[in-house]
Parts: sequence; C-alpha cells; structure tokens
Amino acid sequence: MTDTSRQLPHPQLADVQLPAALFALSDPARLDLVRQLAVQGPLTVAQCQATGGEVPKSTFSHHLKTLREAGLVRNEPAGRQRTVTLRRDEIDERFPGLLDAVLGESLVDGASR
Amino acid sequence: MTDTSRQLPHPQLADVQLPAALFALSDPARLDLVRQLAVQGPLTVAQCQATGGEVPKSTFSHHLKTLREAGLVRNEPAGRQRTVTLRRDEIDERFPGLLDAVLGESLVDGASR
DNA sequence: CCTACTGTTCGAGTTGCTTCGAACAACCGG
DNA sequence: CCGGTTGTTCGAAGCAACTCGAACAGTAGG
Repeated sequence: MTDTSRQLPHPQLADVQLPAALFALSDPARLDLVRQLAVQGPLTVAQCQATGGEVPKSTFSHHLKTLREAGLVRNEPAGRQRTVTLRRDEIDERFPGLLDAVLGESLVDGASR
Repeated sequence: MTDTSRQLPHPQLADVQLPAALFALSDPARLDLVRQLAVQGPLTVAQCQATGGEVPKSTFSHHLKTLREAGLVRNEPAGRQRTVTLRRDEIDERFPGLLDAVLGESLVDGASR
C-alpha cells in the first residue's frame, strides 16, 4: 500500500483515555522528555536521549513507545533519523489544561506557545 | 504520646513529587474516586465504596492508601467510620491546574467550588 | 462486657512494567 | 554495493503493583 516506510502507529487522541495519558506521564524519565519537547520543540531521538541522561537505546525507545501509544508524542521518520513531536494542540483539545498543569514549573514564560 | 487513635500518616504536599501524583491518578478506580470526592465532598469510606462499584474492602483500602500517600486525599477517623477528603486547596497550590484538568469532564458546573 | 460494625493490615498469587543486550531494519555516504 | 549510523523490536530477568481472603484493631450500642 502507500506504506512509504517506517511509519509507526499513532492513536487518535479521541480514543485515548485519561488514565492512559496520566500513566504515561507518571514516569520521571517520560515526564522529563515531554517537558523537553514542550520547551525545545521537535527533536530527533538522538537529541532527546543526549539531554535526558545516559540510558540504553532500547530503554529510551520503550519510553518513547509508551508516550506514543498514549497519544502524547508523534514519532515520524526524517531521513536517517526520527523526529519526535509533542502533540500539543491535540492534547489541549482532548484534555484541556492538562499539559499546562503538568509542564507547570518548566514553563516559566510562554516561549513556545 | 498524643496518639488519640487510628491516625494514618499523611505526607506534606511539598514533599510529593508530580510523577507520584500522576501515578496515583492513572488508575481508573482511583481517578473515579477523586472525581467523586470533588463533586460530593467529604465521604465515609463506605459511601465511596458504594458508589464506586463492587470491590472487596481490602482492595478499596489499598487504593485509598495509594491516594493518601500521594497526598491527594486525607483519611481521618470519624467515630466508628472514616472520612475521606480531597485535599483540593493544597493540591491546587502545589500543582496548579492539575486537579481542574483531571476532573475536567466531571465538573460541568462549579458546584463544590 | 460483649457483640456487631467499619475499615486497615498482612500474606500470597498473579499480572504488568521496567530494563537491558542482541538482533533486525531503514537510510545515506563513499 | 557496502559500511556506518540511527532507532525499533525481541526475549528474558528483576521488580513493583493489583487483587483478594483472612486476621486484626478501634468504636458504638445493648
């Protein structure tokens, strides 16, 4: 079919339940990643991993998968790398106020908003 | 000492980390309980349990403990029973906007606020 | 007192998440 | 084409959380 390449499945945010989103955010490593994406915008996996501390690739990929399946981030092929994006607008529509509350401390100013 | 009776330990909200709070809220049963407390105000354990569906006492008590240790609810002796209260003001101060976002759908009007 | 009532704690079984190394897949440059 | 780079998937080991019955503790009432 029109399967251009390594496209991973992303859920519709309408299908995501709040507990699933909260669970994805309840891990410190994943929460940090979301915060980083909120402030610095789209990043490659390597860039996230570099700032996030030193963890094996597979572990990091697992967290990424959890966030993706919870509808919080988008993970798309970009040449040889992969771009990770926070689904901010969609999340804000599905769970109003959640992202702002969760980011909280890390959003001192309205930089990327 | 001045240990009047069955007082359970409650954390200072300043000591509660956001991931711990999110984790406590990431279980459907616990989230429902928090929503119920937000709308109906302080309840006895029996009252919560009645509305929340049919689960063994011990299971329910476990969820209550998780919420208590996450600083989300207060659980105090009231005669023969126990009163469960949502620590709304403290949570709002520690994690601004979080409760409103999480309650969201269940707060159509500003009833108890 | 002694019983009934309310709710927590303990212990065991099961399930699920986390973590990691190794194997696999896609892409780009020489 | 072939090697190096980037990142996901697989499988296994370790550990934490969920569930539930049974035992325990405090309280009110007869």
